[in-house]
Amino acid sequence: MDFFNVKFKTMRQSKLFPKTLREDPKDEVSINAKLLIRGGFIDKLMGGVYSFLPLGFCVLKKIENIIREEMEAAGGQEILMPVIQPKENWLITKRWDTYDTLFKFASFYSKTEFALGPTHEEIISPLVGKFSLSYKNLPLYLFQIQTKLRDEKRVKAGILRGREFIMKDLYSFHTDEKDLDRYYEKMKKHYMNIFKKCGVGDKTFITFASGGTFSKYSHEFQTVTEAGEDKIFICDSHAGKQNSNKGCQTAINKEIFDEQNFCPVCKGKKFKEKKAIEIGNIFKLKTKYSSPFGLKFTDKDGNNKDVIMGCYGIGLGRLLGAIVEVHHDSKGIIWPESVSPFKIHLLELDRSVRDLYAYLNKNGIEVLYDDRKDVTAGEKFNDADLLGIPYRVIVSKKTLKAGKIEVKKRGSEKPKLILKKDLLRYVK
RNA sequence: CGGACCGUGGUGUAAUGGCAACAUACACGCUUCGGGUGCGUGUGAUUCUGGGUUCAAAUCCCAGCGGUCCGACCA
Repeated sequence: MDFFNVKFKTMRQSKLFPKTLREDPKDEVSINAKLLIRGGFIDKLMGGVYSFLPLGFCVLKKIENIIREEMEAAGGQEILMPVIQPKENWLITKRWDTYDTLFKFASFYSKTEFALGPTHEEIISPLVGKFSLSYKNLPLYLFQIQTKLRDEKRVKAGILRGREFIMKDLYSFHTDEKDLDRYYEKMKKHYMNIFKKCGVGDKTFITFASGGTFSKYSHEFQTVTEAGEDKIFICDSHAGKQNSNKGCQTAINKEIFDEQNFCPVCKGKKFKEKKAIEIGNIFKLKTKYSSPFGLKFTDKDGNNKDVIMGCYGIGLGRLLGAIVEVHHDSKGIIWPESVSPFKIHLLELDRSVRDLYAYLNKNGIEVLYDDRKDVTAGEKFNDADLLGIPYRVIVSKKTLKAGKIEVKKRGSEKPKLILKKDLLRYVK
């Protein structure tokens, strides 16, 4: 459904809000927050609550569309549920008093109490249950991309753990556990596709995590980074993988590892310990929420049975932050092309490059055009490094002498001189 | 929720009991023009809030609010 896609976009940097900052903000330690704030991608309103500014919002939308595309490929239908949720629903699942990060508030007028949604099992279960469900309607997959609110006891690490964050949550509804298992495994693949497309595939592991009271394991998607708040153990055993120089790569969360210090897949005992951030998780809910809400379907024989459920979450802001944590250097961000706000950063130095800007526009290339007049070349270079757009393009006296334009890939050392006609092919 | 540290122009810092200073950003002028060019002029702060001590508080004390980090917690 391409009507959700971000339109192809170009921008003159002289008009872009806001300016970059020269200094790191003093109240942030994490790399993601420092770079994103300095670059003007986000602004901090208070601890754990950030605004997305034009560049950051653009990145967020790119990530959102990668996720949306993959969820639609997984059969998901997109919906949007309310943030304000009735207390009653939370009483039904007995989570009103036990969900310890639940924001609660009362209407000033009626004194009625509400929750601000930290998750949506309490809404989607009765929502689906309003319609008479037959086995013919199942499986059913519904997802949303929406703001979640959690009263975190301690926010931390910039946008990696906040009180307000955007999340994709998909809920699946099945006739039986076997079908849930099938979809659960399918979703693992879709999730890894998303993380690969976002440029963190090779740093992201599907980990065995606690399944709580529902199953022995749930699974988390953990991206290895020093900024992570979790510890994972990656299996480095070579059993059954003689031809590989990598270990078996199965990953286990610390809470599981403490009880069971061998690999659940290859039974090996050799591990590397890494810090990681959980960017996604998937759960087999089974009848945990369908049962209290009376969410049933009618089977072939006319019997009413509890619907079997699964849920699957990805934190978008957290994923964005994790991408920055993985892809940066001392000068700034190095966006993977798939999520970069623009493809080309066109710098105007000692002569007009308006023609080239128009040319790129015409060819549908997303370009940030640094047309600022009162900014020196050095500042433009520094800003380009900070903003991290994949290709930096320059036309100047120097390049014109060779009859060429200069292209530099962010993160690579040497600029290249190429002919203008080769530019489109070069950045493809 | 326990502990530690912190709160000064938009941003980053200085002043530790005695005229709130500097850099940057911003405005104007000149200069420079391939890695934050140099210079001048100007705007901009009730020093987080409230109370206390003192002749005098950004500075010391108390309380609150806010921030970061460590720990606990984390469907």
